[in-house]
Amino acid sequence: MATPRRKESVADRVYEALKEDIFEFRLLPGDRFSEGDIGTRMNASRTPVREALYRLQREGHVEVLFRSGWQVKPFDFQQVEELYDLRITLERAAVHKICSLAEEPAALRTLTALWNPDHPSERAVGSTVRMLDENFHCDLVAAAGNREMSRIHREITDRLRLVRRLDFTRNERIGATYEEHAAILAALRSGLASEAADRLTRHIRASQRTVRDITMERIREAAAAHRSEQ
Amino acid sequence: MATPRRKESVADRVYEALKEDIFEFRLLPGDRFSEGDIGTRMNASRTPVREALYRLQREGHVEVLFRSGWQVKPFDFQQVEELYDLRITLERAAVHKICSLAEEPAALRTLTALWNPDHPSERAVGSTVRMLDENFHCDLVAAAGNREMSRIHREITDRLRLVRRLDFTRNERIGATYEEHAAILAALRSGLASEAADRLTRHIRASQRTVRDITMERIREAAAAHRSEQ
DNA sequence: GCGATTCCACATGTATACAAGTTGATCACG
DNA sequence: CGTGATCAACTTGTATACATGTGGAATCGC
Repeated sequence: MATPRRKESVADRVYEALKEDIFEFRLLPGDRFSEGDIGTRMNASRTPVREALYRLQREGHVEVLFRSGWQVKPFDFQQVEELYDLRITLERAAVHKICSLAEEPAALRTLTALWNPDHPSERAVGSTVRMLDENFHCDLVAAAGNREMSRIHREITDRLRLVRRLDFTRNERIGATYEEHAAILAALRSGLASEAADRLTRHIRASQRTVRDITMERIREAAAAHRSEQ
Repeated sequence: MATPRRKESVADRVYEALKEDIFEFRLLPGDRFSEGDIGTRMNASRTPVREALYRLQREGHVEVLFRSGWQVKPFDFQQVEELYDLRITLERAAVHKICSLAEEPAALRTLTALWNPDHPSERAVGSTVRMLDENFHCDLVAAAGNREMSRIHREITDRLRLVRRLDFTRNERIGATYEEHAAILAALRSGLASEAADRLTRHIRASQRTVRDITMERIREAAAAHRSEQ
């Protein structure tokens, strides 16, 4: 068979389910819960639940309070900024690496086709463009050929997913994403490493700014709501 | 009290012990073992042993074979090369970041004093210089102020420790390390980001080459020994 | 009424019991 | 002797029982 992988374990199932709960905001930052709760909810014993939680902990999504339950990691503003910076560092390095390769990676052709639709009507919308954007950046790094770099970048992508989705709630950012991706690819395929890297940096910074603005707005709203409650 | 941390758990103890076993070559790459063995050896039940093993797995030191035991991750030549590349990427970025800071991080002064001993006789030897070298690079990245970058870099340092120690078995590399570190710091404190980055790159590449040569040699020796056994 | 204290339900950390799959030795047979 | 089937010992994966510490509600003292 083409899929020789064995049946997924309970721990895997719980891990995926919890991760989705966090990404879909069914579990909010700061929410607290216990291993027993999760086990009951997902029909599993504590052992695989614990394994899943420890994985999520190492990935930075949850944290354990000694003998006092778990909680979804509260939003850390500075950490997000740092992750964005790190992402830029890695993607810039990937771009330079790609330009120094003997021959152009096949992935670049595929990406170019995807981000240069014949008609604007073929552009994806809303939630799918978020996924496509993620893949664009991951594929770019993967094309550089360093699996470890790709792994770390993927980890960062996971941790930024919660906030990056905010970027695509602004319609003007969707159009901009198409144009910016196309321009980056064009520069890249022309061997203009520095230009591609700079365009990429500006692209990510724009997304970062948008996300930051929206987050600030949300925090102000939350604070106002909090005041009016009292 | 100054140390509010609770007593270390069994899982932590096992984790540290296993990590040391691997770094001290008491467990060799490719060695296989079971959770039960470790538990007996370390007077612990399988539960904390498993937790420790999963941590080591995520860090890339061991891997699990489905219902068939664990093994110390076999040496992957390409992976080491990729980790070195990634390390260079991160440290170069750190150097540029440091030079763009408003004021010089205090750590640079400390490092400069350490790597410019008044007399060559004050130079550290053998095993301690390995640790000092590790700290030099980690401190450099930390000085850039991005905690996430620092975390990832530390992870890479852990995974390269096994091979990096080979670097300092060659005496000429110890002297070179002192000179290269001093030169990097001098450029850095003069604000010459590009020169510091290039010197740093050459420094790491030199170490990488040495390690590669020694490893190749060892592999040849092992292969010869293997042939003569048969 | 109110603050300090006690105590118990519940949290995680650890040990152990059981389920399910892998592997390699053994034994039957050509 | 070689080869394939069988099976038992051993492995991890999962469930559960027990140990130990936390935190908040109930209670006691005033």
